[in-house]
Amino acid sequence: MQHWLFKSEPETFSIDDLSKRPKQTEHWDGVRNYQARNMLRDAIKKGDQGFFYHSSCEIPGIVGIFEVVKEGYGDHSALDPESTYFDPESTSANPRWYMVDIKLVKKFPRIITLQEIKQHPKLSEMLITRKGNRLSITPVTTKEWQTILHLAENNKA
DNA sequence: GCCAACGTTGGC
DNA sequence: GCCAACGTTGGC
Repeated sequence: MQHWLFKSEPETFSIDDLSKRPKQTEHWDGVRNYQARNMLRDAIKKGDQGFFYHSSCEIPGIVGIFEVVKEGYGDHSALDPESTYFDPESTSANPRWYMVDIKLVKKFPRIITLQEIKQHPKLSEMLITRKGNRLSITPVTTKEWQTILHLAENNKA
């Protein structure tokens, strides 16, 4: 099983929004970056888990865990002319963009903040800490995954 | 196929 | 709101 980190702006879609969805499940649409697309299409598997990260907000950081419940399939928002994610080059037969379905596993009792991640010796190499890193989906190593779980469960920095 | 201009992301 | 980083676009 592999681990991932998905970024979302909480004003657009937060972990609380996910928790309110039917079955606490939602499709992760709107990714329009080829590197992230390739991960959605090829690398992210059913059963993989990931961190839900809040970006562009007051306290950016990891707020919980999700599980992938459906592997990559065509992002239908690219087919909708009304959508901000519309892409006339994408078709249902030959989709340019992909999405997965995710289900909430748990919301952490506290935010594991970006500041804390940067300061932690075992986490300072995470892709999320790199200045200018704008990839909305990044892989997380097993060691990083376990370190963050430990931080969240101990409920302290 | 180079590269400047432009747009977007996202922390601060 | 500023600005650095970086992906994308388009002229040549």
